Amino acid sequence: MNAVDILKNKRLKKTAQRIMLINLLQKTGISLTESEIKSELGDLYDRITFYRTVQKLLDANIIHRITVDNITVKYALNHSDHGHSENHSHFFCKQCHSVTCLENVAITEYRVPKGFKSEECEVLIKGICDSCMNS
Amino acid sequence: MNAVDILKNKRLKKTAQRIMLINLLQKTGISLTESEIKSELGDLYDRITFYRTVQKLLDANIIHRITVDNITVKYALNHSDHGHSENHSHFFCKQCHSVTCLENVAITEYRVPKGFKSEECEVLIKGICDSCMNS
DNA sequence: TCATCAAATGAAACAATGTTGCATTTGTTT
DNA sequence: AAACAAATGCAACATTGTTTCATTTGATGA
Repeated sequence: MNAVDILKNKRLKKTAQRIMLINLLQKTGISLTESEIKSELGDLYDRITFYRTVQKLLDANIIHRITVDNITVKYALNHSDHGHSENHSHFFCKQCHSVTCLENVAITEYRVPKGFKSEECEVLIKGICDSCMNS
Repeated sequence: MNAVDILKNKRLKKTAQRIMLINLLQKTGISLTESEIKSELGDLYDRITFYRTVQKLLDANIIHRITVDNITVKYALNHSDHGHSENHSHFFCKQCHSVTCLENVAITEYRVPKGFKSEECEVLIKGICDSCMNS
């Protein structure tokens, strides 16, 4: 689904920045940091609008945010409307610091201590990614 | 083990801030944010020293850091020298925003895509904690 | 116990990240 | 095309984290 349709589905205004951001995340396929997005968007980038755009798209469940060790904050498109947000699984490469969404890694159902209620689960696997392994 | 012994073990100087921070994390038992630590430490708190203290204790594997959604950064004591750092499991309460270390929840060994090398795994379970459930 | 030295501290100054209020512009709807 | 709500972008601010450097403190050995 293209950016305009995604926004239309969620009844969000189709503004230049939103469309650009969604297109960019679709095109690259991986998760990006603010500065990576900034350099891609060029003139269209405005820091304040960026934060508000991100907030809107997070609220609308169009993208999600991944934070690794408080070092890197990355944004990535959600792949399906439901499902993606409930159970994430990400791979963080310690070498190139890339973050890959692992769509095919099923998340275990964890048993939490008595009295707790589990609703979602995020898994972050750290290691070396395939392109760093082959070089 | 008390704060002084922990520092002695790691051959770190036993300075006031380090001892206070470790004692505080031991006393409260849960993970704390910088501002929570600040208000507990009072006059002893200095922002610059705090960051350096935290960095030292992270490097020495005495504490670890938990980040949730880029909203909250929390610090908590490691329970054992080894083991704790390799496989984390944390519970984030959506209501009171507390983070609890789940010591008894074993982390599944996840199978990563071909070409990737998995080294560590962090699990963050979100939901409602026991004290919020009972109120 | 005191002298010594490296490590830790704290002040200043900066850099990066994120937020709020407000006037202006834009997208949508009729 | 008009009207209105939503989004934008500017200024100004708040928070978070870092670097440099002179001073202080803790550990070590004489």
